[in-house]
Amino acid sequence: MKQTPSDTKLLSAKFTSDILEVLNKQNKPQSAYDLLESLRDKGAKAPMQIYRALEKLETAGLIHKLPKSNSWIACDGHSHDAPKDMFVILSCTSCGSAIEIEDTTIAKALANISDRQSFDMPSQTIEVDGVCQPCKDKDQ
Amino acid sequence: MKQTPSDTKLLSAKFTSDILEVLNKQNKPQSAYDLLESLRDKGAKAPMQIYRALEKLETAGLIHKLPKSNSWIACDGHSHDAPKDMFVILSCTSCGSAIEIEDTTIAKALANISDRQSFDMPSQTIEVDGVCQPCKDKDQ
DNA sequence: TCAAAAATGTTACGTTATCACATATCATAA
DNA sequence: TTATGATATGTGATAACGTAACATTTTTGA
Repeated sequence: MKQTPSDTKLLSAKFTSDILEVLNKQNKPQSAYDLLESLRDKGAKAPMQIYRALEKLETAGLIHKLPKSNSWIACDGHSHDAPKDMFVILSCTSCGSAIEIEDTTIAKALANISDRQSFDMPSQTIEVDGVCQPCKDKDQ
Repeated sequence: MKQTPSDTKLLSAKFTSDILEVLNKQNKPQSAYDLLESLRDKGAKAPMQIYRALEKLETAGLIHKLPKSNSWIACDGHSHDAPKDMFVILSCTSCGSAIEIEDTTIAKALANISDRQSFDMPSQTIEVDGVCQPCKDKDQ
């Protein structure tokens, strides 16, 4: 995902690049309040400051919100056009890690339902819970 | 979905049958706090009372929680074995209605991902936002 | 019958999210 | 230079969702 002039402008907006940095450093999704704590020493004081920055990053397609766990991950930059796809996130209930996966079958299945039910379905993030391989290995 | 002896016991538990009645009467998902308000005149006073009853109903497969909108619907009683399937809920962002649909392709696509990613995926509810046919007609 | 277990009542608090309004910053026009 | 408007940011209050912890009541089963 290459950096465009508008990304440059975005990243000069307050706290946006700090948030990206934290999300990239952590391998776990961060809640808005997690981020608020992380950014205290950069001057963040209120939730609203974080939510505004998150909204900008989301609109730019640089992060995704996990709708079920109310937290955020950096978009790993693979092959989607920012706001046009269905994203599937596998969220491990054991270690808290989350990965964004590429999968067209889900998108197709959803499109199919959309047609059959005459239900307009915009691009969105689907969060699915489960247990990741490393955690399964650990628990044995 | 026929009533078993354990359902009978369940439904004698505090507030469970009241909640089912409200959910069946409303065509919209109800939040725990919506239900609390509806059940004030039956003696409900605190969120905990509602959440306990909801948990029992969910375990029994009589209701589903919509994970994104933090609300609940009565299970319409179609052909699934209570806690074994993936449920897909289409949630209309315009009128607030929600429908539970039968669809095996989503379950298959998810099972496929589960295999490829070695990610154990328990049965769960997938909530998808969109706009329903009646609302589309209305907005024209 | 009586002790243990389960269910229920109740208070308090934690977490997530947004509203509403104040203030600051910056570009452009008068 | 000053005024004006647009946009970004700061900040307090509060709404909405959820649960921990403990008290009390009811049910269960030896």
